[in-house]
Amino acid sequence: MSRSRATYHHGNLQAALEDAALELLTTQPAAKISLREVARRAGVSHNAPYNHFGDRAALLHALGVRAMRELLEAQERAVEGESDPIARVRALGGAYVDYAADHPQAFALVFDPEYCPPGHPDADMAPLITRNEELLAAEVAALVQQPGFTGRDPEALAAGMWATVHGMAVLVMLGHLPREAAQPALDALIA
Amino acid sequence: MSRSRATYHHGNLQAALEDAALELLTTQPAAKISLREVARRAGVSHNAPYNHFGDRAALLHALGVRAMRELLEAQERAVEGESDPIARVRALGGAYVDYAADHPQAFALVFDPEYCPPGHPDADMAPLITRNEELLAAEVAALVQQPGFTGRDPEALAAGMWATVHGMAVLVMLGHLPREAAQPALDALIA
DNA sequence: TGTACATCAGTGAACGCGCGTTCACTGATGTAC
DNA sequence: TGTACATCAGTGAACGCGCGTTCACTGATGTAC
Repeated sequence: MSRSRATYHHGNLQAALEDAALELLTTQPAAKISLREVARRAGVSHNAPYNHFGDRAALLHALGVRAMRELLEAQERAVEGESDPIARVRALGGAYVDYAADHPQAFALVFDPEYCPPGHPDADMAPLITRNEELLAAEVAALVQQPGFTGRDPEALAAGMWATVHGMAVLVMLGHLPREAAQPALDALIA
Repeated sequence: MSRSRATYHHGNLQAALEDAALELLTTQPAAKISLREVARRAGVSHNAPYNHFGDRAALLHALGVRAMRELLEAQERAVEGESDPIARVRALGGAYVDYAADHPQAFALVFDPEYCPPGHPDADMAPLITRNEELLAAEVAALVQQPGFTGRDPEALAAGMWATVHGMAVLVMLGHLPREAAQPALDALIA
């Protein structure tokens, strides 16, 4: 299938547009991404995207869902490799921070209320959020059985862990914290 | 001094512009604030701001510096009221989270690399950052003398504390974490 | 104390820009018979 | 197997928009003499 400008029925323009936008997202924040530039990157006229996305916000929301899925799956993969509860929690946090460090703008998009409003997740986003909450809750439930962690409120601890890891992710992403400093900082905290 | 549109020599237009922008910042993120709207709010023509700020970015940067100063001073005030090292650290974190909850867009501006680039703080911003780092370092230095905290690496612990508190601030600001959940979460973490 | 004049701090008009979106269109595809 | 036709997925032209910024200007202020 040709990618020439005159080609009708691109075949997979929806995915191609998301790919192009994701590539732009490595350079610029979501707010600066224009539909026209995305279309240009995909080699398509500036209003072809309207056949696949209602408007600019819909494209960026779809991108946010995709990023959230990647973030979640990275955490799931990281946890799989470990059996010790403390090691699993460390791996979970490490994957979260790594994702933010490797895909800063994609990570930011997931938490951008303009495109991924919290409190009103749609049918695509909601199950991902639930899965992530359950993943964290399960790991913390195992953690509080460990010596040194017994008796802590699992819910409060889960919130604390999330905040810590999220804070590290944001600070690393913005360049305020060296990436290598994240793991020692987490260890010092839950020593 | 009249505030009518025809008034020359406003008297304190620089401060008035910052005030107007700060008010807009309660409603919208920094990226959406336009120089023209700020000027309108200040009751002045759309290019009067150029007499006081080089361009739009300079105004927003000045706003960021102002917000950083408020954030720092809120922490300093909070710590003053406590003597127990653990209570001081809790107060420090509480003030940080409260500032973000009360002034979400101003808080976000302080960490917006578009207007307040990290790594290259200017002469106004740099001393505030230094003061904040010293404040945190001093409190952590006292904390690691306390039973249960001895032997921890102060630098790593300071980074961990900052990340935790920053994460809470961001999550509360975005509505992902109820404000009341922040303090219990911090307590569960450093129990 | 007046006066000439430089400077400061405003003004409105105008510019070009890229954007999101709408419109009427057309070529390609798939399906019913 | 052909054919008629609905639908799908593109096209280029055009729109209005608010914006940042520049320009030439003018009234108010402060200062040297």
